[in-house]
Amino acid sequence: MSDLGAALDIVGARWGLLIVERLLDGPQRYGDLQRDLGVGTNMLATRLRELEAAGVLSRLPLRHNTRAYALTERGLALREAVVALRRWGAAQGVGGAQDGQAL
Amino acid sequence: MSDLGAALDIVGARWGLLIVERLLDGPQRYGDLQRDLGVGTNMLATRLRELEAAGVLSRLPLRHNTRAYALTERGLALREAVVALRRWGAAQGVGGAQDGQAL
DNA sequence: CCGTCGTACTTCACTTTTGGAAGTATCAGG
DNA sequence: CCTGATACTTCCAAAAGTGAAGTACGACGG
Repeated sequence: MSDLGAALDIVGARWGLLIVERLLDGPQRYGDLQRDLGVGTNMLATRLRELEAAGVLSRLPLRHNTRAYALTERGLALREAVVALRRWGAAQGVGGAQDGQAL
Repeated sequence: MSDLGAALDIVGARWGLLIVERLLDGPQRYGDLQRDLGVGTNMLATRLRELEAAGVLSRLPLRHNTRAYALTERGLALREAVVALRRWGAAQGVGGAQDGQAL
């Protein structure tokens, strides 16, 4: 398995990088992520479990049955990749800009 | 749809970025990609069609029924993202480095 | 103590995507 | 016309994703 393959095995699944992107803005609760991303609650639970197992994020217990999800160092290290992909995606929307200095 | 979402819509599907990665080394033929990636021929054909439709790659006719797939400017612009993800993936393989100064 | 509310999931039935094997199309060479 | 190489297409079963509904748990009001 190549390095890229290993990375995609962890964050390449549907919603994986989108969840990480949201968490780059700071810790979020389950309901926040669900409403923000528009992802089904079962998918979200599955992805969060996988990403936690992979050491990308961790659960922070808040009050009783409430908790927050926050990126670990490993998860924060994905910022470069997320930014690079986001810039590329933004450039596509413009209609064909090969040079995009906007960030 | 966010910029990241738009990007993942194009190259976020299984094998999408892996194909782009191979093509970053230069144009490749169908059979090369298939053997190199170990992807099923149906998946490969489907992804190549989608990526071509998205303007990420183009077909270069070679001899009779042989052709090569090459990245367009748009496809080449994905190099940053691929490299960022590859680096992240490589850091994970080390075994648990929260601080990765490698590379 | 009991019913209700909010938050975090789990379960189920259904659709879409993926993966593997086998078949088709096209052209060159003999 | 038959064989071989290359590039796909088609078919079917398995895996993954989706949406709706249900469960678990603790706080809160009566």
